[in-house]
Amino acid sequence: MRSEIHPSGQGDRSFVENARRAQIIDCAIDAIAELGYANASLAEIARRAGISKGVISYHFAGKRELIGEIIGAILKKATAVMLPRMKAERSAAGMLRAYIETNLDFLGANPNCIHAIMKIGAATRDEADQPKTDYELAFQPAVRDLEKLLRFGQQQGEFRDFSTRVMAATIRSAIDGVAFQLEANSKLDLKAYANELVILFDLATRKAAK
Amino acid sequence: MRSEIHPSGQGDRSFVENARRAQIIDCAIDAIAELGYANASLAEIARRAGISKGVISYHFAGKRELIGEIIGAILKKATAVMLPRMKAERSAAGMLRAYIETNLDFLGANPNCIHAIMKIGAATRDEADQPKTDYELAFQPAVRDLEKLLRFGQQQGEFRDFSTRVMAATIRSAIDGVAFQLEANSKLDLKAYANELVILFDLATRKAAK
DNA sequence: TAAGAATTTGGTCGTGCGGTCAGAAATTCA
DNA sequence: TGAATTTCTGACCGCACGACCAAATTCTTA
Repeated sequence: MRSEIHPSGQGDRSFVENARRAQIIDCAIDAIAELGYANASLAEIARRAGISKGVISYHFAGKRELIGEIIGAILKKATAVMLPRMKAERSAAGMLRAYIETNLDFLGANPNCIHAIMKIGAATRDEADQPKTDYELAFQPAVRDLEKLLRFGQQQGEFRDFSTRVMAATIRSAIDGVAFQLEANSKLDLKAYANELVILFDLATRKAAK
Repeated sequence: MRSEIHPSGQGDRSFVENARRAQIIDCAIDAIAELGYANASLAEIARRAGISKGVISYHFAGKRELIGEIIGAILKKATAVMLPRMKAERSAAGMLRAYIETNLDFLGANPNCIHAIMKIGAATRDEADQPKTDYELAFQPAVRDLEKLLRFGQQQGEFRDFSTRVMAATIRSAIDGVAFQLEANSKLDLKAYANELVILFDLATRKAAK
């Protein structure tokens, strides 16, 4: 057991260890999505996995590491969906559209992941705030990339002159807001919602016609 | 002690009771803002107020009721700031601008209230979700009002044809996002941020020039 | 001022948490 | 096969929480 040495890389883990870690992560996601972060105790996660509580402590240094791995797993999954479709676009406006659409696609396709990550974000954001949480650390790069995309559009002359910081934050908030609404109403029409957002932010970003 | 009968109204409470409740609510806001919801125990709140733990149980039916009262108090405060300035506007676009500006003004002027309500929202959103939380119940009317404002603008012919639902949700998310950023960086220039948002949503809502 | 009501105290209670551990079981490998 | 290693079990620890309560104290009011 040396998970403290490899907090994130899968390094030289045994087959059993990898399988167990994956299983525990999956069960943890479901437990958090259904019961909330506070109620998803190690005991509950172990119960769902059909294993003893100690196994989790054996494979993970603590609850923090488990949560960190969950975030990493979900982020990896989302990136895999989004990147290809964004790279296929040529214009900045097209990339922004792809960003919004693939994001909402992912929300619709992975409800449990979204529920889980929303609850994790909520719970960790609540704590005494001093240090950056894993959650923020994981998501800040995503916002940076979005800002880079916006700056690119401005340089290309496609976008008007706005604060890329504010625009990026607003777009991210809008998408996170969709995830939030999805928790209350799972019947939300994401295709239509995505269209509305695409138009909204197209109008907000594009250069006025001369 | 009949706080269960008057869960929210101030009814026929004694002078002492009102004073104590207000004091406890204030201390609770500070405690939650500084330590997070989870760490703001009744013991900690009592310590800050310089009273015994039991006093809180005496004046409030439980932690839930205390939290509910906190939300109500903050919401009341925010409404008092926003309503007058919105009513002073005639056009829908002007009202939207006032909505955004007064909202951000309030964020800047009441950091502790904002911290507290963010943490409460995070913590209660995290729980097993079945019933609507006080937090959601309190905020939904606010979004409704915003939607009403947007519909008004469409009827006036000021605004283009968009889903008021999506637009209202996006505006709210954008503002909530500011509160979130404010936690990480209290030096944020809110005046400039408000200007950016006003322009952004003006472009997003207004009817294209013919 | 004296009786009664309102308020406060300080302590206890049960609960559930994350984490630990000795030893059992399973697996690996020589 | 048999020893060494990895993996797992189930009981257990200390801790902090919200809730609760009987007794002490302060305020009201007749």
